[in-house]
Amino acid sequence: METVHEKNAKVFKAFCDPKRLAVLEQLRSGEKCACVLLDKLDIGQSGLSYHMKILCESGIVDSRQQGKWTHYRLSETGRAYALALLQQITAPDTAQLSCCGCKE
Amino acid sequence: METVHEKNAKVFKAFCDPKRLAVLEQLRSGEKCACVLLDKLDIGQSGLSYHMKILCESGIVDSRQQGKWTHYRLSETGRAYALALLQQITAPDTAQLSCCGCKE
DNA sequence: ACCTCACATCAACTTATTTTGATGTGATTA
DNA sequence: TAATCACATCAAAATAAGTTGATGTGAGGT
Repeated sequence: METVHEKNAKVFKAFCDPKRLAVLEQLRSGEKCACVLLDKLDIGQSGLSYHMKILCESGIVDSRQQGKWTHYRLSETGRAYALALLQQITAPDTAQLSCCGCKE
Repeated sequence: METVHEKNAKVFKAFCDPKRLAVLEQLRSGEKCACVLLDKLDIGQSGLSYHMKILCESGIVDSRQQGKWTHYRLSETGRAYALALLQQITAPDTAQLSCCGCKE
């Protein structure tokens, strides 16, 4: 069983690694194929594959096969989901405001 | 030297761990002292201290000493910063849209 | 001054993540 | 169909993150 916290933590794992942030930066300017991402990244081919899998599974990146090439792009849906989630988990919930509970 | 990607990755590390998300959930309803956080968390005292340090250093949580107790609360500034950062790193940058670059 | 409480820090350990090189697979080309 | 290209997968190794228990520290209380 996976708790909701474990599930949510996975969404943010996508943004927790500098290599993955470098990939996202490249994708901001449009769809890229793996070979293009690769030669700007100081990383091996299997390393890129590893990180792209994490980005795709987190939903923030979509992929598309075209013959031998795989093209990656930012997912607008994934973006919206991550932003909404971050807003939610950091939002003060004034409806249930309680005092500290400390024995002082 | 720390790259901007390494710096940004640290911000999201705060949200990458289920225990830390559980802490944030508690803080949504208002300021809490460590002892209160502790007994809802299936974690040891030193473990909580470890996670609170990460949350504070990432800027998403502020702490306040009051006598022997330390009180923690969500930081509105930290929240705004993390949200703005997430928006920025996932925003399509149409100004510099380029074609894929693949040799197809 | 001494004791206790709340929390921080440390070191040893466990577990998870990342990197690397080798090998596998499916699409395309010769 | 054999060779090659683009990428995925695997296993081993390196590194990082998290847990645990012991010890340190500083604020209060006695």
